[in-house]
Amino acid sequence: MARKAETRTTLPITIQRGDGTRNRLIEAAIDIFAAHGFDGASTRDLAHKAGANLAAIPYHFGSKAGLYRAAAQYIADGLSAKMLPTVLEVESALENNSLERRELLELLDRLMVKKFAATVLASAEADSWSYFIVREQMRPGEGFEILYRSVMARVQRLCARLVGRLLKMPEDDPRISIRAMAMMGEILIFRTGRAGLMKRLGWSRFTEDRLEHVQSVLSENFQRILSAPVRERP
Amino acid sequence: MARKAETRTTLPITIQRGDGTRNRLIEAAIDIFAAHGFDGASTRDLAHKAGANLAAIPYHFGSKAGLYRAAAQYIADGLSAKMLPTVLEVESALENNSLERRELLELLDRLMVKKFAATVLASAEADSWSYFIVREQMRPGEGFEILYRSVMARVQRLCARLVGRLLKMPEDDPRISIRAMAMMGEILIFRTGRAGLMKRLGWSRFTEDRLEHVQSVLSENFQRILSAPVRERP
DNA sequence: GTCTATAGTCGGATAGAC
DNA sequence: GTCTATCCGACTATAGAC
Repeated sequence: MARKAETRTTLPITIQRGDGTRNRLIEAAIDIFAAHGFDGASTRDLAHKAGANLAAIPYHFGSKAGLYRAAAQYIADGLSAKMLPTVLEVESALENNSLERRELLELLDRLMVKKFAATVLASAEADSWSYFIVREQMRPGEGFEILYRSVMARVQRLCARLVGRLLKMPEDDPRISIRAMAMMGEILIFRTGRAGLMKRLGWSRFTEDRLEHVQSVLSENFQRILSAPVRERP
Repeated sequence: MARKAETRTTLPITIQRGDGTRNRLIEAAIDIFAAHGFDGASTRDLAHKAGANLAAIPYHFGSKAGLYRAAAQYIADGLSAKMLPTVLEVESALENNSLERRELLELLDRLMVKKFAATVLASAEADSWSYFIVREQMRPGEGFEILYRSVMARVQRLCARLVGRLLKMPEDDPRISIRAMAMMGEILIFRTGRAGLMKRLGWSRFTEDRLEHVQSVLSENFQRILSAPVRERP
């Protein structure tokens, strides 16, 4: 609802993360909604974690649901900002229709493993972001549209284009989308199923070198999956 | 809490699905908890959907949380019953240490694609079961322990053993577990990310032949991923 | 074992002073 | 814009009749 310029004088231009009640509320909301879900989060907890007053939620966002939407938009914008440079690079590289297999594989690796996997699995914010997104994927609500349109659809589509080129199949063949989906699954499972993996391997934290471990497996799997055009199974 | 024999006289031996307030409550609970999460489900809705009285929940299960635990146990038992025959088959087949690659691949396909994927993605009950399980994976609570111990750990471990044999790596190498995990991800994404896939492909239902479509892609991917022992990447 | 009625708590939203 | 105080509805659990 209301939206005004910051009144801080020490930082007149750059709007810092966490500045202003509105931003603090959104950031707190992402954490709490991610952890407890929409129904499990109380406005009192949300306000308290943000160091704000309870009444600030209806004031700034109209309602708790409005805050939820704002949080979804905030994540969508943040994810876009992280993914966009690579997405644009790969998109423009794909305009060249005579790329070699090796080059296509490199593009795929750059987009999905080096960028997407790293962003989703390990970036500082991603802990809460991912839970938020996974919840929306599972039970698509208002947030799903926001997130889907702004980033996910684009990454999904780009991944599918790469797969199609590599397997020499028309872009609209459903098998292409299914394959791209399966590859997304290989990445996202390390978020959604992390509890099971850590339990099995006796890990207590998902450290940087463990991410690299996972990334190298993903790279190899993708290379193998896309190693040759599809032949029909016997 | 209370647990007594059924009083119906028409079906004295077999306890039918849905018989008795207690069972109806559990079955309703799985649907509602899956759809709305623990906090989003109200005892009123739970009781109403089960055709039971509100007070039946504390009576039979002590509390709403008790009903939740019972639901987790019910799913664990049901999943076990579905998976166990195949799990035992594969486990006993693996006692033979000189299986050929082709035979190992067949076992993997039988366990993970024909059985696990089909169960998770398409069995009648699985719609609610999966959402329930995914929630627990994401935010491990009391239900996680129940589900993990009774089925998931066993399937995960068995899949890892197959992968280890195929890639000729020691069973306790973390790369084995990571690979097995990635494969699970390829399957589970068609549950957790189904909304995105259906949107992309313009599907409105996940039919039997679409499942087969997915299964054939999974089979092929797994075969490729495990096609040759791992060599270190440059 | 199942019901009604109700206790006791906590939720989101609002009113109105500042 | 931010605060306190408060309303009112919804929630879980219990008491007690049958």
